[in-house]
Amino acid sequence: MVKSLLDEVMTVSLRRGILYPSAEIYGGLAGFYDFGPIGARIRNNLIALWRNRFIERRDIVYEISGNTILPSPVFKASGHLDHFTDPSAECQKGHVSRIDQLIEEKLQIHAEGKSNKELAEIIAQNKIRCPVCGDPLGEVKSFGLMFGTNVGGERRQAFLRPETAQNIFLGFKRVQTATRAKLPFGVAQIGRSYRNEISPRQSIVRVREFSQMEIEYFIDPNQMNECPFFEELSGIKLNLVTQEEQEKAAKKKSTDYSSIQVTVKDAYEKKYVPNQWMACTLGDEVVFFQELGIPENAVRFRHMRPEETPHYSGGNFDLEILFSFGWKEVIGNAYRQDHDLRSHMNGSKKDLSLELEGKKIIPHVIEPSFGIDRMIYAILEHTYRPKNKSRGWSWFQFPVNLAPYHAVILPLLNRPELEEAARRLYQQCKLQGHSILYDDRGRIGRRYARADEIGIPKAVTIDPQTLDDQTATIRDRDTAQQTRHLLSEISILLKP
RNA sequence: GCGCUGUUGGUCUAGUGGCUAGGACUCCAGCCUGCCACGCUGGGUGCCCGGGUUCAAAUCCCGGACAGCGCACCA
Repeated sequence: MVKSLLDEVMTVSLRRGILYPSAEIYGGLAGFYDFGPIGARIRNNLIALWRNRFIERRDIVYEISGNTILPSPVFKASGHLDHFTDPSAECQKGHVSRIDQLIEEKLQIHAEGKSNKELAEIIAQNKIRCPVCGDPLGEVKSFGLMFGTNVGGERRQAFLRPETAQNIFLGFKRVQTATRAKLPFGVAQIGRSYRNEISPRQSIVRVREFSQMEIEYFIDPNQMNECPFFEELSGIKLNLVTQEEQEKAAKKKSTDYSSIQVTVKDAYEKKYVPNQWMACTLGDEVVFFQELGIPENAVRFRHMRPEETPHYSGGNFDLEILFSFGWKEVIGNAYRQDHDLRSHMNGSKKDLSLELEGKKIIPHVIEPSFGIDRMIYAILEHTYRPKNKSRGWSWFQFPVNLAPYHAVILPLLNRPELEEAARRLYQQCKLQGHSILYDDRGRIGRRYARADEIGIPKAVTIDPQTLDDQTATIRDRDTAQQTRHLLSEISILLKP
């Protein structure tokens, strides 16, 4: 039997503690995964790289950390309560049916976007019954894609946030006054979000609890084409799937899109993207994905078709990654204009505008939203190296900054003096700030294999010669070649 | 959510209505060992869950959970 890449990656992930189903000993829960000791390290490293690139390296981005439970009015204002739902009805036997879908199927009419009342009338007029058992259908209700809960003694209705973004808009005024930030500036957040997906799929690519890294860039609407990063990023090449290309493919009933390659500069100047800020946002992401070890031809931006985006969108561009099961969204880049702040102004009756040169303005928003779990899975697939003739085991070619450990330290033989020297080097490297693993169990070949399997880039072996001349060998994961160095130089050589 | 297929130690798997469910690798202990999971000995862990049929179920039936795929969904 030929195993799929997903099977292979998941097998290693389970065996080596990268990730596994949540509550596995109780049979698991669909759409929920835990990260194990190795996966958690990779995840932490990914977050650190992101934080470094998008927050620390820039002076204008502020990170907050918001709660995952938010009161119901937030989602009334954001539109999630009204739109983030599927109309459903239950028959007496308890079969739940998607009503809009059922109507479209039975009557061949367009039902999407109709209210529950309208749908109920159509059901009654056409005597539509439960497709499973034929019983009459009950009341049409909205099956929310948000997880709901109740808070406190008064059972106040609340929801688990379906995106991290809302906290940023809610705290916008606080953040701005506290930091005295001037436009343009960004507010970032890393955290968990929850969506009660109908059918989770493909390992951690579509799950019900997931993590996001998001930035809302707040920009003076008159300065959408004055991005401070433009010069730095203008030469970056973007693979772009245009709307025209998608229309062309749709005529051939195909979703096999080809992309064009344009620089950030051209994307802006030739108006492939709505503004300079969007062009730069996409360029930034290309550079970031290069750092993660994902090949350039497996990354593309798809200009979302109008029917895929909300009415207030000024243009959305999904960063898609080519997985073994096709292209999937990993980052959503949205030009949300002033919709969110305006909605919360209406909902909360609070003024969220800023004063600029004596005039009140509502900033426009560019929102890149990174899916952490999907990125991790993308990294796993794209850095996975199956076993072959020259190496009898599979391994991950993680970039050093993502690898769970910088190096593993191995005494070649089980002799006290070798172990002592190895332990000393281990402590020394740790003091230098390296994440290091120590392994003295089993034969040396197995230890190399174990280290490769979780993508540790270097293996330092202490052998009898070490005791004579204070040198040790460094084995490179990618080439399996060994070089000998002075112990005193090893820590520096392990630096990423 | 619907449909198809599947679920046997940590991983991969063999298997039949009936003796203590077999193997490989991993793992653990010990010995050996001067470098790529491939030296020796010993050891541990398993039939997804719940019902039913049967003298007897890991095996047959029903239901459920979970997974992969297709459809749908993914403001």
